[in-house]
Amino acid sequence: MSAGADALRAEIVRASRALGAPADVAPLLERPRDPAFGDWATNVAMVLAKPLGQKPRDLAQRLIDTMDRNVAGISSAEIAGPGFINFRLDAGTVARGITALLADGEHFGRAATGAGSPVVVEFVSANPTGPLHVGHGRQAALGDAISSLLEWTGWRVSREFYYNDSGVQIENLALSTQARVRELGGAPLQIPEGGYHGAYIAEIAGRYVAEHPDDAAGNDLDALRRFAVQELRKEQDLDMQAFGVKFETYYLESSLYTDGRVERTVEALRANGHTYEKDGALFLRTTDYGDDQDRVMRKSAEKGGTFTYFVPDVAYHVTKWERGYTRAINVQGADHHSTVTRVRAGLQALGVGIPQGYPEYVLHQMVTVMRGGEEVKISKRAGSYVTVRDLIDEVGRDAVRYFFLMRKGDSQLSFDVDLARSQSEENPVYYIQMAHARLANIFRVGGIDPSAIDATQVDFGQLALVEETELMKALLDFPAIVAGAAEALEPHRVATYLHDTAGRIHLWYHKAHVLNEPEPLMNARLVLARAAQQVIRNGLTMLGISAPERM
RNA sequence: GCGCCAGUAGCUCAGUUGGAUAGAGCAACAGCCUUCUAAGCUGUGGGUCGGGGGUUCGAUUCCCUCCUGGCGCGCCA
Repeated sequence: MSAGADALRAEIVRASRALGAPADVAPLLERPRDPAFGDWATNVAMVLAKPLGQKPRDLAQRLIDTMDRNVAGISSAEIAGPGFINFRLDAGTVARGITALLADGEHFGRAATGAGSPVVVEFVSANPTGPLHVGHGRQAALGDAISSLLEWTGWRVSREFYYNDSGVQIENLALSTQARVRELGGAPLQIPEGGYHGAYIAEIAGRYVAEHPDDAAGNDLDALRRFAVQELRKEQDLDMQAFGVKFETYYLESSLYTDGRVERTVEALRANGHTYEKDGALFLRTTDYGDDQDRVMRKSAEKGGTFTYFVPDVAYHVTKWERGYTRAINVQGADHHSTVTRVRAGLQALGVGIPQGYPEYVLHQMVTVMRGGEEVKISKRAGSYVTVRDLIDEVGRDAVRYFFLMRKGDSQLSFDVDLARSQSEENPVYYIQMAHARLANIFRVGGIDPSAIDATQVDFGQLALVEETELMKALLDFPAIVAGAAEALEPHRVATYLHDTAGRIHLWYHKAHVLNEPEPLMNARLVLARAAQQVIRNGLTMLGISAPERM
């Protein structure tokens, strides 16, 4: 699909095999850095030189002689350097590609690779103990974009938010709220060890008292817990709404206890003989599955006798499998990477047919926040952090999303709040949106209905500028970029591509006038403008960023 | 000490799974608005791809080793 590469590759394979190459030959086709080398290049002659016992350049020549140029859709093939073969695409191949692009419209870039298979993407999954901070923001942007990429490539995606709404931290939340309620009643503030100090707790306490006049003393810890969790979930939902992220499903950790899944999981692991008791605690032999030490599942009586967090986590992942998700992807901060081995080990030990690499993990490195030239120490307990909402209010949803997506997840990210705000007008996302708006403006000024543009009636030979041929080829790369990004679960590839393509659009826009040109030229350029606009819009939409018609 | 991630231009980062002369943005400097948006465009300068070995036609990319930074290594979550 991408600029005729598939047909070309198939023809290279055919020619290679005709010359004696093994059946599994998979020639690498790539875009040369320097466009002067042509549109596509392959190293297949160098790869096959040794197995076939021939000199690379001789082999390259024989390959070229064997290939059918019409079938491959190329106008020329040249040997270069140690044995590269550089191909130049037939102009008709590009024209057909752009015509197909317009016909596909908002579907251009989609693929059926996933064949409608179900996949659950879990992300954010915050404890309901405070507002969502920048780290969650990165995770939300990543998780949503990955989900979107999978949808574009044919998967049936469910975005899922797992609430860790039980355990010690929730108890601390209840106690912290209680302390604030009692403070309102005139008692001295005594936030417990491990409690939460943020001002939002005081606000929740205020609302609690207003809605529970009968418990102004804050004696009903159970009611306090439920109220605080409910309030914080509401807040987190609003944060995600402001960010434009929608989850299909929410899963409560507490439900795993109430419906007995945690108990059943432990019993199953026991029955399978993967556990043992030591010092009064129940251990899982995770070392059988690559862990460096066995892990406690149930604490000893002195420590409370409760389950450690990873037990419900295993039970939770069993439900993903049982709910029919043959593929599961978890987007998490790298500080949780030790859970990967543990959860997978638990699932393997259950022996219920869950594959070894289940679930897949996308770990992103930490976000540090710079403000006033200094790093803001993020601590929910101390109440100092920068929330997702702060960022959105300061620099806008689109810019925040792009900022989080423009770089690889596995490099650390320093979010300078002051810089993001002061540079909001120079943020790369505006550069991309501007390209889209400029193209839209051409249609607006010309009084042209872009959806009525017909590529089948234009003379593509009119598009002779280097900027035009390069732009067309870049546009046709889009499906391959999407496919690669989806397979690698790396949305930043789309972000990088969009920025690069926006640059080509600005360049072309500056060089080539569209309206009021002779009709054949104007019509051809309108097609190109429409095609470029479509690709930018599809890419931005995929990343959850708006594509404005004017700015 | 062990494990995971990273180290590329002054700064923030890409680099198509091993290719040809390593690229963008910002910052710096010099230019371009009577024509569809100057949130744009053109040009200039800027590099020991952390160091050292190895693998091969060819390494920023793969392997080994060392250095630096982040994260993790709990009967916390």
